[in-house]
Amino acid sequence: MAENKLTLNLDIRSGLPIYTQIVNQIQSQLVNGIIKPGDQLPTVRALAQDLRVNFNTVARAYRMLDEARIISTQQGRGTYITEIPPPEVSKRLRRESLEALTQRFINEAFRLGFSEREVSRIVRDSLKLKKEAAVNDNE
Amino acid sequence: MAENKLTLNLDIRSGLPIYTQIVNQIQSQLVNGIIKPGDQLPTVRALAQDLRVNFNTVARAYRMLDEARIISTQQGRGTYITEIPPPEVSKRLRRESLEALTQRFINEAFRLGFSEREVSRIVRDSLKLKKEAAVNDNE
DNA sequence: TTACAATGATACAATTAGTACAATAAATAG
DNA sequence: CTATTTATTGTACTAATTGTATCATTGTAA
Repeated sequence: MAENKLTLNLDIRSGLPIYTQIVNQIQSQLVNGIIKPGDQLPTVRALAQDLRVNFNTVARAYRMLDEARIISTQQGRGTYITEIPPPEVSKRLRRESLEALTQRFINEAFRLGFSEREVSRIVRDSLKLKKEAAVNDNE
Repeated sequence: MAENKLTLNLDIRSGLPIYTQIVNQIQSQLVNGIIKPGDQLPTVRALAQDLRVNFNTVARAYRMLDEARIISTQQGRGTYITEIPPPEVSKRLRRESLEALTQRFINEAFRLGFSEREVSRIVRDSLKLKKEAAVNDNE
């Protein structure tokens, strides 16, 4: 399918900042299936031109959506809708999915010959890195 | 055996640059024995066409692998997996393959909305179960 | 007025693509 | 069999496209 151009409608009188309106409308279109996971969004410049707005305003909206993990922005490449995080899966399903994921991970690691100690250590280190990165994002 | 065509899967949403994904997957396939020392890799142009990517992107990945002494690229001839990986390379490969595996696991878990604490806990529990199972096997 | 939030301008960095080239191998003419 | 040409392969350099970072400007409310 050819890319349907993303259509957003800004409303001056709403009083909401432009970037908020962009965020809201993209979220809304995602929920309504108008745009789908994996879709590429317009570039910040393209959408900005379309909306006659500075591209930094679009970038700001994209950044917020990125922080909310709704989209993935990649410098030099573009921005894409990410998978929808499980909204209302039951706790049991949630837990089972994590267990299954972890089982696959551990089995694979063992298959590659890594020890329980090695796996344990790298998971701890990787999580720590992840946390530090997240902290830096909030500064 | 005839050369099995190298199969790589790019993931737009991973956020990783294409060249990084190529590097990671080739390393991973080497560690997993899917490709072996001495094997010839596809030409930069062939793989690029296969992945629908510019051949310079593949060339960049190959250059990184070459600098890591994992492959040997030879202008006018092609690129080959290094015959005898130096010990420090195989050690590093081993470690990096575990890191990559762990990164994918953690990213996936986070993407599904699990917290650092939840991931940490389930890995610990799962590893404990694994160890106990192993002990039982030896009885 | 002053403070703050929103938006705009500018410069930058990362990734990928385009073009021309050099090295090697393969094909071919003699 | 050797020399020459042609095709194939990786390399180098540059350009284009994308998001990012920083600061300036504007407008509004206290």
